[in-house]
Amino acid sequence: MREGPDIARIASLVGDPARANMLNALMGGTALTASELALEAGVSLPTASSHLSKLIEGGLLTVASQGRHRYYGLAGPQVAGMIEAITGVAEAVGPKRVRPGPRDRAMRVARVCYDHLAGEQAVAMLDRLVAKNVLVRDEQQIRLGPSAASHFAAIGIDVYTKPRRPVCRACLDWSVRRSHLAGTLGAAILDKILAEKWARREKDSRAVIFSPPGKQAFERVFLS
Amino acid sequence: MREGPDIARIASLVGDPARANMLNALMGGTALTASELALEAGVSLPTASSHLSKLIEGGLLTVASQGRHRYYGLAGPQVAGMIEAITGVAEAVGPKRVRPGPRDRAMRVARVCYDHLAGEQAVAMLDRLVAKNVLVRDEQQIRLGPSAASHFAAIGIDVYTKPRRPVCRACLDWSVRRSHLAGTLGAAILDKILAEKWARREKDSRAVIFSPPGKQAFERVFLS
DNA sequence: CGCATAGTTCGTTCCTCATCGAAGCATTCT
DNA sequence: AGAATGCTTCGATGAGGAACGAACTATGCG
Repeated sequence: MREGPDIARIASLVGDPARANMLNALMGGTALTASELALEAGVSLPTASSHLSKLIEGGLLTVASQGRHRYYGLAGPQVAGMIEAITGVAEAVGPKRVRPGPRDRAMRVARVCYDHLAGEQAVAMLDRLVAKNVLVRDEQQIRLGPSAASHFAAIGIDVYTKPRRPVCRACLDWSVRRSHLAGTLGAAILDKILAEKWARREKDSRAVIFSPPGKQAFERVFLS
Repeated sequence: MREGPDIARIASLVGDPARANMLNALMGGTALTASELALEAGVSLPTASSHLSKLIEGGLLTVASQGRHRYYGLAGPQVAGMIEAITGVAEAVGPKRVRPGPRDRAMRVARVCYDHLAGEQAVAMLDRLVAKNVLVRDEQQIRLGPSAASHFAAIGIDVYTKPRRPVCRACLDWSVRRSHLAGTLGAAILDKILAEKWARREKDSRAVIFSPPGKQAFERVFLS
């Protein structure tokens, strides 16, 4: 009978299958309408609406009205990180995974995590950036290294533009159980990958699929 | 309607208040018995047992039988990380902390934790005993120091009487987030506090309320 | 305006699951 | 052996909450 932050309240919000599906769908980073989320969750519109108000009320989602549409999105990277953490446990503990299909495989390699890149590629990238001393990490903290500004400027990313959110954050990867790069820098890198058309997003999925030349370019820039 | 790891299943396990309390109690890293967890969660033993089997079944907990005791512990650091992540969101999202009432305040200062003392007083006591080298701790382990036997004999506590249970154990304090002393020694000290009438137990509560002279005596013996 | 689309609110139904008492095992103490 | 402790299982009860249809509000379109 203890005090403290009400973790049961938060967890029970995620603990309903319909709501979990909605949150999962929103991990793609794009805000979705109530109808789209109802479809994703496999429930009727009234039911979805009820769930959505609970998620808003609980602080996990934000909503933006645009005309007669209401766009729902994750409340922030911290929420995304929590979902990733839960996904990791579910994966590890998970019921005897059937053999991973091609989509699972793609997800494992590279996927969107809210607004940045996750998966093996992302983990490898962070490792490399740290090894090159572009980024410096101690424990869960990640900071810009001395050569960070010039390094990223060379590929068209300004690390100082957005002061509000932390530039670097570590985000635990459920498929690899190691950290990848989040924060505004992580988001900027994902933007670049998509803008340069190195990769495309799989429809209705979080998977990010690199084209062969795109993968080469990515490796040249971030893994060399 | 997407596939993937069953995050709702995991989250709903954490989403019950009783189970959340248990998990929280186990975040200290020390395994606890079913009875202790029932007390922590504020439910009856059968209810706790039911919850515990669900947590085991769900892969969040492991259990180790030791004689007629069954020690429950978190299944691993990944699970602990998930709880931390959820706690972080709950903390960020739920700032509606009511101001602590008088009973909460008393609970914070001193309360019963199963069979030993918890709260600020208990944490201070353990700190002091370690500082005086009466007890020796490394990490979560606590052992008797060289002067322990004579020190406790002087106040009428024989540290060698009950061999079955561990003499010293660390127990994480939710109000202070630091360890206090459990085990037979912790129990013996609580017994002494109550026997000497330094303090009384609040009815239907875990709070332990020291009388002014009782508090002085306690401080003289354990905090000097 | 009227009609269509997007979403919320209401009321009802239904089912899961948390809860506890009582009884049943298992282990240890005497 | 018998008693005591620690814990689990069983069965009954009850409350919460997820679900949807129908009705209601709001925005956009012709």
